[in-house]
Amino acid sequence: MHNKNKENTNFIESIIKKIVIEGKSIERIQTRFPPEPNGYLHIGHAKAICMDFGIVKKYGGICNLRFDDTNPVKENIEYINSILKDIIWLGFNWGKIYYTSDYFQKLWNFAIQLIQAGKAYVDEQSSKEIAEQKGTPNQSGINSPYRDRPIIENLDLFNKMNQGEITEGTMVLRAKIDMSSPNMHLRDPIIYRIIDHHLHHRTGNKWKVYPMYDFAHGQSDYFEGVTHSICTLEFAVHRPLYDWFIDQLKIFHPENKDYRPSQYEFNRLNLTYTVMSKRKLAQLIRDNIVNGWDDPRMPTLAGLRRRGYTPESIRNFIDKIGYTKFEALIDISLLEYSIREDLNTKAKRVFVVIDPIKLILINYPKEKIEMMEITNNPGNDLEGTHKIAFSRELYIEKEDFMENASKNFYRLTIGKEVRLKNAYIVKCIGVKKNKSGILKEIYAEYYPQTKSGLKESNRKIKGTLHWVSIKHSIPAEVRLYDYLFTVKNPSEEKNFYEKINPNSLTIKTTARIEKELENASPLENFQFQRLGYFNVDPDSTKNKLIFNKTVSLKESKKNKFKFKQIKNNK
RNA sequence: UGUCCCAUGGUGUAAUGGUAGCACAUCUGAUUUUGAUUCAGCCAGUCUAGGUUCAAAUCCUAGUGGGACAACCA
Repeated sequence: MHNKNKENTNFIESIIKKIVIEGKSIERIQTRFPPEPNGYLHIGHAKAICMDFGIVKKYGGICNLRFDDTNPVKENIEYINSILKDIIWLGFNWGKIYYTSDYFQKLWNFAIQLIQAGKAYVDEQSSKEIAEQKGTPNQSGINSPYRDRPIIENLDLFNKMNQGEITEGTMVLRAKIDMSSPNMHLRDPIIYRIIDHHLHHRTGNKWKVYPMYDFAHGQSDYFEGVTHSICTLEFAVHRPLYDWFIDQLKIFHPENKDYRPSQYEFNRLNLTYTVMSKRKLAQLIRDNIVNGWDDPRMPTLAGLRRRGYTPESIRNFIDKIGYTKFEALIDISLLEYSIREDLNTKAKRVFVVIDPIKLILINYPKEKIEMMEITNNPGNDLEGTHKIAFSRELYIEKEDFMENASKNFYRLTIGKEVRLKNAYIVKCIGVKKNKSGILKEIYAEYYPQTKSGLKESNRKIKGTLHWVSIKHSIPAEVRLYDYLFTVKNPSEEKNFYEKINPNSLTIKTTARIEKELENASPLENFQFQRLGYFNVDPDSTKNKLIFNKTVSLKESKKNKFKFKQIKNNK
């Protein structure tokens, strides 16, 4: 409490710590990360990954990866590959890779045992009838007319279900538990359903029946020897069922007397201005709101990677938000802080003008070229410098000039001096406009003795601008991103589609970049000075360079003033 | 007409009966050849009411508020 370096310990870690430190009953820790391969991993999964893998990294043990592939209708190999890639990218290693489908035979056998023990039965009612009999949370259910079907008949029907003799949707296997339980999940849950005419990505057409989540998850944990089955809060209500199946399993496996997996639940990640459910994300893709799972606006790991987020920044972010049982909504600014914090130390500083306007230095020799030196990272001299060409005709940002500026405007305006970063101090002496009054060129004088490095350059100048030489700069496309939604919590909207931000993507084809960027490699991070952090899009080619804006530089309130002014100008 | 879970500054998260701390955000100042960074600082909190105790954010009871559960999804 008084130690500044003390790290925060979440409640799940406390449980583990107790085991490790006190040497309690189990000395072995085994966790698992169990994604369903029905979509790409998002930053909410990163939270689970950091928990599952992180806990064994820290306290010793094994974390395996298990693909929870019990529903061939939604799952495929593309998703499996993306999941493998994203976990590695995040910086974690699994012990073994398992598939729930590896246990289909074992689960089948277990189901048979349950039937034989009179604890499971085949129900041939419609899903609607079954739902009606289930009652409501406030009202207890009633027994199915098939509940007391003879064991022999159950065995026979269950076999037929798996042999393609029964039409999909007409029969299910249910566990016989308690139709009046206050916990809905204990009201004779369906444990097997028929899925026909869908090839499973691993078992093909071998099975016609597939176990439901509740009948697969805990059992898989048990088969693998998982000790701590950590998941999100919405599964807390499943825990009694999880334990019930483990109890049954232990009856048939008396040899594992001292072993029992336990489920622990933490709060899932909610982020402002986005949605986190795979279903909703898939919907955005389907309706072309975004361009796929790796669209830089998506909260997926693939999207964040393409946007320019680093694995370190995501891990640090997860570290900051913690794990509790409180349904929290995390402000996206914390994520943005995390990537700025990381990139500030890593990203090379370069000059890029996104919205160019010509700046002509009328007293600078026409053919003269000077190579100016730019510090790659002002926070770290070891990263050195690079050179950029300077000449008479330059581009600066349109935003950096204003004809009628208030005194809060530090940048260029007629009659005022400004510093061209790493070059000269210049004074604006006039502009040229076309017939419609649109600004075409800005004219300035430079002071030769104010070149960076010279004594005279130490003069205090309030404004400093970035620039590129027209002749020496290269055109590029820059993609600017905004939040996907216009409200903080789109998930709580009746129709979250109404809150989609129509301006979440702005493509700028006018950008001019310094030559240093010509050979940048895909995903490489940069700071475009005064603009923000950007990275190279994977689609970028030598002939068409494309950059993504990761995040702006921090905007103080003073800085925000400039945006107001610009809006008013339009 | 239920069962379970949760409640600490604006946001998130620590404090495991003994000094309510940290981060982000906001704001103020200093530094600055990025209106960035860095540095210094300000603002601001235990849902309510009882109870137990020398001592309660922490334990108990009730209330209030929020969430989860009624897929042949996971």
